Amino acid sequence: MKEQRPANSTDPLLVSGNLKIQAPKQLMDSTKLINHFSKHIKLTTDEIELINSLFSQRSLKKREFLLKSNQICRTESFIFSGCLRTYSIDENGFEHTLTFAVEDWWTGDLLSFLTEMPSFYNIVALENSEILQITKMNLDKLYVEVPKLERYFRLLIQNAYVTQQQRIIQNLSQTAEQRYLAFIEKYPAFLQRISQKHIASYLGITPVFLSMLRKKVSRW
Amino acid sequence: MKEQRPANSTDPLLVSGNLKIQAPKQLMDSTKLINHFSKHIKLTTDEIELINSLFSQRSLKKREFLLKSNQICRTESFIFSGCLRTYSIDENGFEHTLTFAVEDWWTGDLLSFLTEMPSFYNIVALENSEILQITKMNLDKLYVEVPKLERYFRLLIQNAYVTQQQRIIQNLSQTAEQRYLAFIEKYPAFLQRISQKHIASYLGITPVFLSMLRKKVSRW
DNA sequence: TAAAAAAGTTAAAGTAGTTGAAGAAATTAC
DNA sequence: GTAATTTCTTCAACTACTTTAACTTTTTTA
Repeated sequence: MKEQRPANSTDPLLVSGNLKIQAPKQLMDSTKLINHFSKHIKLTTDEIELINSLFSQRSLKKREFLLKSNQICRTESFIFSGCLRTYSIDENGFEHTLTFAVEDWWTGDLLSFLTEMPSFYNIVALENSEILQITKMNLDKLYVEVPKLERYFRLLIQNAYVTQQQRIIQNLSQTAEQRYLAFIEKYPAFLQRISQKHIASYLGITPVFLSMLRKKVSRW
Repeated sequence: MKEQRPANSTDPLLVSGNLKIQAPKQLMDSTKLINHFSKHIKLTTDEIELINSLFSQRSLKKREFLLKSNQICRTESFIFSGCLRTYSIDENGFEHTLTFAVEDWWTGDLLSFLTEMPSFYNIVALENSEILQITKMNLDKLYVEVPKLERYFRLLIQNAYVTQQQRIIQNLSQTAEQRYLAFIEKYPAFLQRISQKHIASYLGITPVFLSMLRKKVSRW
């Protein structure tokens, strides 16, 4: 999943989307992904080659879905460029944003990916995006062949876990105004990239109320 | 941290408390902990012995603190018996409960444990409790000596992560009444063990409002 | 086992955030 | 490049939840 990682710059989380594996094995630039792994573990050239062979690249156009609810999330995706939003739809048809995920982060629905059960989430591209995807089968293989990656993913999810925890405490203890101010402080770049409607659904308020908060806050 | 693991029966999370290592190395019954590890990975008798040597046992009386805010969380703790609550205190002095942790779960403040920075949380025993603690140094050693445990902890935190994610979505999308009903469904045993005041602080409402909800709900 | 303290209940008044509706601004689509 | 659609803003009426306060019940202490 992507979650509150927005703007945590260094460390994303973990999730994935479903998709058909790309047919033509085109040469892909996984430099960014390898760099990312390399922040936590050291890889040999053989290992890098294996990694390259187990990920497949995919492009998503703005508004295209990586995952729709009730589908099984077949891959975890590393985001190369672009921005994706994970959200659920409640019984009244309202959307609630779990995460925004941008370059150098992961996205997907971890629960669905692990259990191979239908997902409750939708993942949609907010911008044209390039991602690298790995299936559960290939990831399991990778854990066996490159056990060091077990460490990378443990660290990745540990960070994501801590970030989520902070979000829970914020939601319990702060007003909407405080949460909005914390959001723009933590993820300033998102203000330019993401619509207020979506930010409101991440903060747990209506777009109308967010607009009122912005007016209030901007007066000073 | 313990968190929304309440009642997820099989899989806890991860956190710890600070403490002085117990002086006399008493024989300890780590059967429960070993069983727990064994659900996910297979251990040799040598490995089991090593594990026994790296954990230390501690007893906490009801109301005793495992961690106080601003302290560094020096250990992660596996709970043998009892119940602990992790909470933060906001600027107005209100408490917000992040997690309840009971038998077979882990507790601690993962961020503080990992970074060795002061914690924002308090962890207190709600009942007399028995725990097994491990320091960062010993856990790092364990990862080296028994790399399989890297896997156990990855799975542990993955589960915790997914549970947290569900809590975030619930907080965004449900009313207090819905959250209360979901809580008693997910963690029925907690109703007998944990005060309403603390449940309210977990749900993000006041004790007064929880009392009103209970009255309303009990009418049918 | 009695006194003190803490937790839970009830009710009335207050407030943070929602709803609905209408217009303005920005974005999308042809 | 203009019409259609979506997003954002503003306002007034509304509601879910909080606050305060007084009372009752349960738990703790000694």
